[in-house]
Amino acid sequence: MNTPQFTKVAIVDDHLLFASSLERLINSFNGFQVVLKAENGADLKKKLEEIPTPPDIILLDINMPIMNGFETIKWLREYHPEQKVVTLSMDDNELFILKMLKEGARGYFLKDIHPADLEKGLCEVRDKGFCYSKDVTEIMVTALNSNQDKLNPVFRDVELEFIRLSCTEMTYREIAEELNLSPKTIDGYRQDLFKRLGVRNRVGLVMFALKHKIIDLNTSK
Amino acid sequence: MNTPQFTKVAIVDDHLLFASSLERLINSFNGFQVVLKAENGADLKKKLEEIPTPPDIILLDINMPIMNGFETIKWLREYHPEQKVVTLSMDDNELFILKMLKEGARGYFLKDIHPADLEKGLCEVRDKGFCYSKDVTEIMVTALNSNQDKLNPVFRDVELEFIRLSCTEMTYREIAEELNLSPKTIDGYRQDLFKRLGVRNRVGLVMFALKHKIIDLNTSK
DNA sequence: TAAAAGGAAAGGGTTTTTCCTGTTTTTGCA
DNA sequence: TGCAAAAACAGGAAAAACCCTTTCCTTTTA
Repeated sequence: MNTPQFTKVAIVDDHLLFASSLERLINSFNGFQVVLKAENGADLKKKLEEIPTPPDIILLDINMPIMNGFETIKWLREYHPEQKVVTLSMDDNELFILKMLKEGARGYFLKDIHPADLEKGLCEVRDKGFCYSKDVTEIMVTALNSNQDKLNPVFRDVELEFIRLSCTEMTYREIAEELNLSPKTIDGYRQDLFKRLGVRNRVGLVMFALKHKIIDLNTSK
Repeated sequence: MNTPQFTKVAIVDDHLLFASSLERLINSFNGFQVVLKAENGADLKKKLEEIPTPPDIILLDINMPIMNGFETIKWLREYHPEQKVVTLSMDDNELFILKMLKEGARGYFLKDIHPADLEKGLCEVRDKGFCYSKDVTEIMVTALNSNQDKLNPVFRDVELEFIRLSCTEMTYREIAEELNLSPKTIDGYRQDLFKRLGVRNRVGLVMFALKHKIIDLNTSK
């Protein structure tokens, strides 16, 4: 089954239809074979133990239940550092890309990639060990040239709480009460965050929080 | 190529990789063949004119650029009412499901459907003309039993535009200018929508829009 | 054809947000 | 322990958001 000339691929994606379809596509590529399919990181963990011949390349989705892409790649870097992880995501979100690259992803493919480009990309990963598209490379360079802050906005706990509450219908006065702080302190947080994040108003803050997954649409309220 | 015993399928989805993979999967099903692939509604429109033998079943994604699923199915009902449209979406959002069913969708499959179930579903659509899963049927029944309003927050185009712009950092004055309307008219929309949707302020409106997928985090700005 | 319904706009008000420039209090650490 | 940085808090003011009511006009419907 697993003749040595095949590059073994794992697909980690909770969308069964996509995963199954992709499996067929990849199996049709010259020299590639899907040897493992998992629905999330936890599932991958389990299946990696069971499989006799571990995969060479792991195609990893980010948005997954139970154990998402970020957690999964972190775990993989620790326990299976020899495996080349490639992100396969719907989002071309800059922060997502950087986060995965920082964790050691060997490539970041978007799900609307052309099948032929996927094949080329997989070959590159196999041969060179990585494959970064023009866009991804650009984002990396920009990230290196700019100060880290923008790409890595670190928030204090109280700031995160404030942001979270700003995404509700509460007024700032109510938020102040909730956090047992003076409304003026809250105003200070607001002002500071607006400046740091480059937003004009509360809607901008809310959209920032959502885009950077500081808060989650499904769990919030 | 198109032997008459084949049921001809079209795939409309902007995610090339998914569409291509799915094509292979469906072609492997007994009696089905993909005869058309389009990236969005506009693309489908164009390709339907070019194709000699029109498809029997159209698998339609909702989230697409240029001409989304809702617009596309509306156009199809008008100009190609004989074709069976089946929604293939990532979202199990109630409103989406109802909206598509109302437009005459013959089925609503989630993208994480099992390949075998997709095959069964396609057979049902071919033989019975429709295929509604247990979940979808339940949603339909609930919708019929409750008052329409909640399930049917129908928005006019201008309201949708207003909501979309409310999710940006623009002030209402700027939104009014953008829509060539008086700020007072915009204020009227705001007030009306707040009441209809039961929200207190703009953040509430933004969260509503996001939760009900009126706007999309990835495509917005 | 008159009444009803609904969209656009306005007047005039309160509350909240946003912004600027401070002071006081707390905290980390040399 | 002392001092500098930060966090907390404040006054004041303009802008924006929010709210209620009414008018005008067009379209739909009884």
